[in-house]
Amino acid sequence: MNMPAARMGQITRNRLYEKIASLLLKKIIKSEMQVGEKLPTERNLALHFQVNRSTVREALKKLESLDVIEIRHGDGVYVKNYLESPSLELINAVFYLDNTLDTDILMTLLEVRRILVPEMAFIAAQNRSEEHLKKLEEIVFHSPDMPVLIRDMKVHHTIALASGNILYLILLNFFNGFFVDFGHLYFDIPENAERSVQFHKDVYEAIKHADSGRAREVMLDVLLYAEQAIRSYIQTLKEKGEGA
Amino acid sequence: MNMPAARMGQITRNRLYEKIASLLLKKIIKSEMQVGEKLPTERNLALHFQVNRSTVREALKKLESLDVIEIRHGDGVYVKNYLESPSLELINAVFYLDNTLDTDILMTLLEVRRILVPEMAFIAAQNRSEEHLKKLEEIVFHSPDMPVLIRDMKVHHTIALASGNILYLILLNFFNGFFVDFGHLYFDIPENAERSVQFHKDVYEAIKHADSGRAREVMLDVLLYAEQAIRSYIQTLKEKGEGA
DNA sequence: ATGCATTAATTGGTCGGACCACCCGACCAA
DNA sequence: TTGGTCGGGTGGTCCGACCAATTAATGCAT
Repeated sequence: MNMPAARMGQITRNRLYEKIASLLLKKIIKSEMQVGEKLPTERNLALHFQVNRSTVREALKKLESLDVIEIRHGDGVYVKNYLESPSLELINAVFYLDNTLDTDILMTLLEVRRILVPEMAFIAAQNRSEEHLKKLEEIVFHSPDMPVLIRDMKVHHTIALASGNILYLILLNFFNGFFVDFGHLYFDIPENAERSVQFHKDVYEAIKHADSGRAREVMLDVLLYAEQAIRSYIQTLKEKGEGA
Repeated sequence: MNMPAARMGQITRNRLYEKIASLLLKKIIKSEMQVGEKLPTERNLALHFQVNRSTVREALKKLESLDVIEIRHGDGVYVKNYLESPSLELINAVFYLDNTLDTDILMTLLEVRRILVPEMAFIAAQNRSEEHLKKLEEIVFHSPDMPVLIRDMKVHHTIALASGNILYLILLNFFNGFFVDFGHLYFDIPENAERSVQFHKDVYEAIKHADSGRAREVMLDVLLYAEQAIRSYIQTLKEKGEGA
């Protein structure tokens, strides 16, 4: 499946240093470099890629932020075990490494989302302030021109805010990042869009009445529904792929 | 509470560009700059901080990876809404912004961990391979010299690997990052260390017999226990703080 | 021979200044 | 009004130099 250019950009935009970073990352992820192995000098890398050392440095900084390398002043650059990285962006990078999506990873995201987001709704129903409730109402009932995809993301985002837990918020933002790419595949189907509109109303009511159990239940339902839709869509893709 | 230099380093090491990044981040988080506001030119920032433009650029790259700014070629640098960032490292950055820990954030981490990690153990018990089981056995039963703190982290890490879900793994790594700093406060207490040793054995047995429900239960128990210990410890800190 | 201070070489970190690529607003022409 | 052009400003890349930290070789004292 081809990716929209915008998101692919995460690490393969037109910036030279991002291309370099992507090339190096690929080598690390594909285990062409061993953990603990020393990378060539910044100067040598610059020579190898035929770019300036500054550019190499910016690429290395990128990889350092992904926690896949360690830069030691006066010593060198070493490969770290990417399986010990705490960086979510690493998932993006891997996800789009070959400009094709990894459906296995997508499944893992759905799995965690199903666990996490209903609890987030549960907490949000308990903690929500009047401001959050009002904001939610505004989105759900008074934004008729807003595309369902956008509205859905905003609903989730507002619930995350209402939970008062910054970690939920960040993870929700992370999930939403994928929606930007794939959401239309889901929301373009009228049945799914209608399902979401109903969900928005239901979850609003639950949160309004601080009915945390209900909020969790409603959230879980819609996630399971969407998950099923995505699974069958991917299944379709795979069958096509095999046929080609 | 003062922080160990190693971890504070995440964004305040001795590298000049990280100090610059930290200064700018502080302004953004404290909302001294509005979302959408344009930052000064790289050249002007260099002038302002009395550093080279390259250094400023590296700092900006850091902030870009935290998703708190957007750099537009030919245009400028703009402040983004950090509440929409999907970057876990942002939590670290905020956490240690003033070289003091934010106990509220710590609570949010514990909250999410309590939801997530038991499910991870559940999945791991289902998916674990013989290799993972063997690795777990090695850690739990045949590494007598390993400090309990380290052993505990490795147990969790191995379970995350066994879950086969890279997102669980990354989040677990993220949680472990905090353990490196605070774990000793917990494991230095013999009672807690013993509790963990027992947990390691229990969870190993559950995973060995692919008893996913039991694995989840065992995991939840130990997390609740640890959470309680941490809460009371923090409570102690606060009382001292008020007394001072 | 051993241990430790000194030194030299290597590597990442910072600097400064130059030029390229891109964006935008002002201005002009159709 | 529309469309194109151009100029100034901004980030992106480049170059070459020097600073700072690390490491390993050196050599001296024990």
